[in-house]
Amino acid sequence: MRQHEIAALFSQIADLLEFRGENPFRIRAYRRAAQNLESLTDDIERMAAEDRLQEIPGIGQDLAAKIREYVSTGAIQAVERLRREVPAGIFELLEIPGVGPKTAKLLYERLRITSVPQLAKAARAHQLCKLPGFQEKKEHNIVRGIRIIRQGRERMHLGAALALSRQVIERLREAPGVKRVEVAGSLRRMKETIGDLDLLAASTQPLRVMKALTTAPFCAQVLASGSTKSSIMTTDGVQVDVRVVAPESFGAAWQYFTGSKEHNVRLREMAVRRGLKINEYGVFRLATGARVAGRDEEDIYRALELPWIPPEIREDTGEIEAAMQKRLPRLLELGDIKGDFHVHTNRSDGRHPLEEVAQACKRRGYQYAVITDHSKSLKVAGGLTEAELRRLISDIRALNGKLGRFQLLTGSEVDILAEGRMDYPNEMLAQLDFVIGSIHSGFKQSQATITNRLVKAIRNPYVTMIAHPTGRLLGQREPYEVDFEAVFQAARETGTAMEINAYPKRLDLNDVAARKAHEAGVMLAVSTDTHSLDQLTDMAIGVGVARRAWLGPRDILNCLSRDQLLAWVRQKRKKGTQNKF
DNA sequence: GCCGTTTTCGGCCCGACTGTTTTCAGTCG
Repeated sequence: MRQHEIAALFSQIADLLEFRGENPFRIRAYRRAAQNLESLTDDIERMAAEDRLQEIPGIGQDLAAKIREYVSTGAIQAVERLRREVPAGIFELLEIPGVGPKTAKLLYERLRITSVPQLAKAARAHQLCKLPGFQEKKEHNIVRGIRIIRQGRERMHLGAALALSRQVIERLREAPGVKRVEVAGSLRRMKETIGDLDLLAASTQPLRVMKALTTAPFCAQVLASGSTKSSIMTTDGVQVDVRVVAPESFGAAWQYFTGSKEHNVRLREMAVRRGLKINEYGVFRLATGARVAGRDEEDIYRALELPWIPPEIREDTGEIEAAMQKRLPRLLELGDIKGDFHVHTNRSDGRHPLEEVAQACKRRGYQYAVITDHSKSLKVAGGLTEAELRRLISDIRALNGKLGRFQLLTGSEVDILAEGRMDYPNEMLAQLDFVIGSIHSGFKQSQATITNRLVKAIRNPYVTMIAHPTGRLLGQREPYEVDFEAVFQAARETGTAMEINAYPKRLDLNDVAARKAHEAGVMLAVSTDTHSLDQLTDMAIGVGVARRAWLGPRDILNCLSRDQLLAWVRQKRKKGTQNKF
């Protein structure tokens, strides 16, 4: 966890240096280091102790020393020094769209402005117009920028972003001359939250596309509108950026606008070393200007002698090195998924009856689905008594006779109680095909207590999988404190799966933790936690998280056939009941 | 501040839009 603290400090150094107008490459070095620390899966303190910090990309002698300083003293002197030199309120000014370091510095030096309210007041009094390089328009834009941040530009979760993207794409496809419209940016990379929506269109008549966007019913405000690029604010307060290119440049532009920025910078550096230049229009020879690629994304990578890299892992966290060595993993695909482990019905807090749920899962082409209603203690969710659970089991068996090749499996999402005991006795759990262990209470417990609860549940021979292992709800509830190392070790030893919960507000485990779990030898699973049938399609979102975690079909429990799965469950039960762990 | 199939020094990705400018700086992605 400490690497996040250090990453935050490095980002802050970058901001402070930027305000002071320092060498932009030095600033970039801090930002790149911060980003690489965020996605680090090794323990930073151990790396510091073993003198391996410079193995982290972007960490050289100087930054390694700063990390060691933080690990041993809990602070970095350079940060403290910079903070003393820069007024604290400056950071909130930099949050305003259109205000960068130069403007912030000007506002501070000429008008002593160090906060958003002060800036708003100065704008109302038309004091900004008196500044060099300022006129009415720029003052107006700052007022608009302040309004935007006051409305709170929250990041959307993936589900909302996908829904909005479908709406915008449909609108753009109606424009005359449009050949193709695709999602780019962080949504294509399936990041768990999305700031702005980025879309790319191929068209011979770009202005028609821009017009379709700026006159759409969901467009509340046009932020910028040029001949190939426009930005709007939707009625829901989401910024949508659309870029239009000619069809022969589509691949290059798609690659470029998918990012990540760090990934692209690396590719462009590689290109320059080969005497090539990459931009959104194609790949060009530096010497002659001749174009060597551009129409398809694959061609951009081929020009650098790389295989195509899947968007979800384009984060400069090792994918370029893996591609050069031809050892990119074959990533999980939706079609690899043979069943869903986490599905509720109206017997507890789901919306639909058992039979409808079964039919909906069957229609998705699965081999199986596990019905996992809540256990008795979770009263708010209508948790099942043991009698009710036994009835559900017999109803499932009866229904299976009518379902053909697709079969339901019996299961339960069983609460892990405050002291780590399961909410049903083992005799009850033994009747089920598949048991989920979940924490739904005591979120504020200490890390040691929560970790003990989880490890105790994992060591129960009947618990097949731990659901949403950190309990977070994006934008609503912080994850509870978990010692991943201890939990993953127990999971590996016992053969217990960790869930990647595909509900867009959960995505729990997240990409970084799931990658860490896999590296620790843990089996993962992707399941939807469906409470309403439309949520079954969230599986695609969970698959996106698994792909971001570099996982392939062999790493995911629900890529097993039904028989293989049941054998896997039996193996843990056998080992556990013989006290092998 | 990092980094090396040009290099241990001198590079470091590239372009669109805006506003205020008659040629460009600032911001953004």
